[in-house]
Amino acid sequence: MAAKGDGGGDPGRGMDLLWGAADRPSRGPKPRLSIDQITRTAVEIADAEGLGAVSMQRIAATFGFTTMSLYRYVPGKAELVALMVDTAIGERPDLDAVPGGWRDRLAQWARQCLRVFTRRPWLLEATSGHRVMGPNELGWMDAALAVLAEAGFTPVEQHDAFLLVAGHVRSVAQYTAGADTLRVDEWSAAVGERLSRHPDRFPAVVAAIQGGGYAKAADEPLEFGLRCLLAGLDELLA
Amino acid sequence: MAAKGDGGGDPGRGMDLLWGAADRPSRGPKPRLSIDQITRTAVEIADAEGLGAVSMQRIAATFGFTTMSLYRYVPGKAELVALMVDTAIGERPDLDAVPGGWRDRLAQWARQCLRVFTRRPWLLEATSGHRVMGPNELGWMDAALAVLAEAGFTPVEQHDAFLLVAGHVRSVAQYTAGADTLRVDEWSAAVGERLSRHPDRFPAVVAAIQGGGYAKAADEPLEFGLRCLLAGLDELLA
DNA sequence: CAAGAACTGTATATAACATAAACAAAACTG
DNA sequence: CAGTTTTGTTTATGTTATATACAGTTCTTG
Repeated sequence: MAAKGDGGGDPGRGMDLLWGAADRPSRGPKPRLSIDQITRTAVEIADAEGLGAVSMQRIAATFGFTTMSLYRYVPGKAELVALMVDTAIGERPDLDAVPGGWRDRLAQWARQCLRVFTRRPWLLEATSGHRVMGPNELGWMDAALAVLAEAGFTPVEQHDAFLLVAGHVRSVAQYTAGADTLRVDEWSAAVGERLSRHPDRFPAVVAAIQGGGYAKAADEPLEFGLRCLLAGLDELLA
Repeated sequence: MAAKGDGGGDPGRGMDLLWGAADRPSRGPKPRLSIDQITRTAVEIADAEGLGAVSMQRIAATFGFTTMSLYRYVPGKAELVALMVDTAIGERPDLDAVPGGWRDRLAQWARQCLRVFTRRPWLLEATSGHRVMGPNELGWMDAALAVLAEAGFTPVEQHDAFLLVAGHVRSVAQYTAGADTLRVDEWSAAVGERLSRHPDRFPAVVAAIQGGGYAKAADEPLEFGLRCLLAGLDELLA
């Protein structure tokens, strides 16, 4: 068992860290590092160079420590990434001050959530797959569920609606994150070349591209989706 | 430049493979393998044991070949994964026979797409991040865009709506895929334990759980989202 | 206050990974 | 038939995560 992503393992360990149930032992030498420090450094590396640049060696080297020293603070890399995620997501948003009804509050939630993902594109990679939710992430969820509950949705509906909105935000974030790396123009050109060789195989795509369906402002897709979602949710409420 | 995920590189190489522009040379010995064979085997491994089990060594060993032999057929692992994705996604769905209007056709698209992701959860991992779309994937997109175009949406709206629906499918797939691995009950229990220690910090989550917001059938979230989305889109059309 | 237990950080080692480079055999082409 | 091209192998490199054993440090306990 080495290298990456095995998946099997005690989920409790990571959660203890995430939820801060660590009681400092009083025997040995004073630790010269801390989970917080390590996590913050890892986040900085990810911010600057992406999640791929985050390795145990790299983090340790930043402190001038050996790689293995980190394992005194973190059971493994998966747990560290979980910590990074919860740290990077940050405090839950405060939606109480948002003027308007529940629709405006939920839209605001989505916008702020998108901003988090946009600022740190590596969060998309880091949060794909099933994970243990940290307190911050659960806080974000709580904020959204509170809005939905107040609006009058049933618990099941609250959950479904949350999944819907959060999924949309992720989706937009993924779309726009890629648009930074690979210009949409390049993509259109590259695909367009192949497309022109198979003219009748993807007629709708060709038509949409020629109709200008791929040039738009950054947060246009987010707002479009929100309009649809909120309208649909509203209708369901009545 | 070694190990995983560097990201930089000529996107053209992979696309040549994806879009099947390979002309067989007639000089050397007959190749005893083929891209198709390699891709299919890789998909089988991923189907059986997940994407993490797919390594060049593993694939080569299946044929009784050396690891490096694969590099005569594929420029690198990233390109192979791209091939796997397009193979695994499969042929575009035929929506012409779907009775009803554009809403029913789009819903059918979403259901079939979800089935693909459900059957092969590793597709979620493999398709996160920005990629070059293969012909099959573009076919799926074309199918959806065609429905939206026929319904009367503008090219920009077509694209936004596609992103919205596809994102929802992904979101649901991710949710249910995790539910297989980690039972929802376990999750509720694990989180619930922590939750009970912070009773007033996540009131909405607690209320939703106690209201039964987390016990539901597998494709319930998909249908819920579709109802909202389609209603919203319909409203926008008018 | 001394002995020992517990903890920290290190050194060393392992296994898995992707992939580069050089080479031998094979097959077609002139 | 000689030469060129291509295949598959061999060998080697660099990067991962992480297990294990150890040396030094600090508190607790007799």
